[in-house]
Amino acid sequence: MIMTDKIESFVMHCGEMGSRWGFNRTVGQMYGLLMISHEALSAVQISEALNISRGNVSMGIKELQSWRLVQVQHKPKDRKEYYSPAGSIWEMAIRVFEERRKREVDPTLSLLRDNLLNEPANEQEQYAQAKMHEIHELLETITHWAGELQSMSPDKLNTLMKLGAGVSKVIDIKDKLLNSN
Amino acid sequence: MIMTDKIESFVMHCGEMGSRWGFNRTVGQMYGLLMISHEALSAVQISEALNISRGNVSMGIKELQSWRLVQVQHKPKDRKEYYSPAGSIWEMAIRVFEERRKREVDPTLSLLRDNLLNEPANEQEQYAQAKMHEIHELLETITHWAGELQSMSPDKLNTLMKLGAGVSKVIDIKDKLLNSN
DNA sequence: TTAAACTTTCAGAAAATACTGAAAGTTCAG
DNA sequence: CTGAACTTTCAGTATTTTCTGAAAGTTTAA
Repeated sequence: MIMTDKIESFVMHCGEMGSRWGFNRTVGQMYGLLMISHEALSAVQISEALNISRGNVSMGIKELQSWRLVQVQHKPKDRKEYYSPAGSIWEMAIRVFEERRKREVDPTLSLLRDNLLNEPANEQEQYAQAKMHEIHELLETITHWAGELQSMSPDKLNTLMKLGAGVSKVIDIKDKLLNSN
Repeated sequence: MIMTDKIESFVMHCGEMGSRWGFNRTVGQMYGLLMISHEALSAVQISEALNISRGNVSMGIKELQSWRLVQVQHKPKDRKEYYSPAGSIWEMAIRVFEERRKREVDPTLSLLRDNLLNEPANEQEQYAQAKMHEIHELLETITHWAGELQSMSPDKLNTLMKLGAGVSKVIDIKDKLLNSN
């Protein structure tokens, strides 16, 4: 695994962005490397390409697996595990999105739900709960919507995204049709 | 600023989630506190409520300002600055979304654009560039779409989100209307 | 001006996070 | 079984990030 400059720049960039994307530097690098590698890579190949310890690769793979972003393969006559990205670029994006929702939104929704069960005890809590209610509602709407989008076929989703703000007009038309009946 | 249990649990939760949302623990706590406070709070009030140093509050406010999430107010006969959340819950969500895009996606788009300018030098780079191209296309589409959604009125957006997977049908109808002409 | 009442900055300390490498665990061919 | 070829784990260390508090900067009332 010798990396050309262009490939290295991409991999290192993924490393720098890693923590912003929800994992750490080396996990980011590992993911970047796997994405642009034609062949599946063994743990040792990864550790050599990125100059990190074998143990670190093992932990990184585990992390990427928890995000459902890597696949394990085996080659005949070879006991090593070979790793490659799981699914198309599109699927990977959806997975990152979904996993982040699980980690970033779901816990908050659950806390808010619990908190909203109790009656506010005073004016201060009254206001706080009203706000929490607003936040809860927003997160629920977005979560629900995200779920529905994910359930659409990539094809339909693409049409929708390409349509962009045009949806707005389409919805207007629908409203008119409905109202005229 | 004495916090009741419920309020404290919310604020502490925001702290724990802070780093997942793109800032750090105390910034998360500060933001949580501001969101559910009826009154704008001074830096000292914040530092006392959260048990953090005055200097830390100053840095945290700066950070929140870079996200366009807080507003500064002044009270008559008082030289202190008072802080409160900027805009509605809805607007805040949009801002977080937008700022994260700037920090998490834009730099990658720009790196990919640069990288794609050069011709691949060998088979390995050929494959890598093809993948980078796919990633670039996806990120562009999503970025563009996000921009269009943001430009819609909250009202329209809400309709769209509530419509959920139903959009799919509406688009089908549009297609039929167009094709029948 | 001056000085009181603020806010910001930043060097050093503390805390959190990530990494290494050796040891322990697992798997399987012979 | 056994041991070679792997993978995983984790205690200790290195690195990064965050926090403190004192000093410097800013603003304004008098």
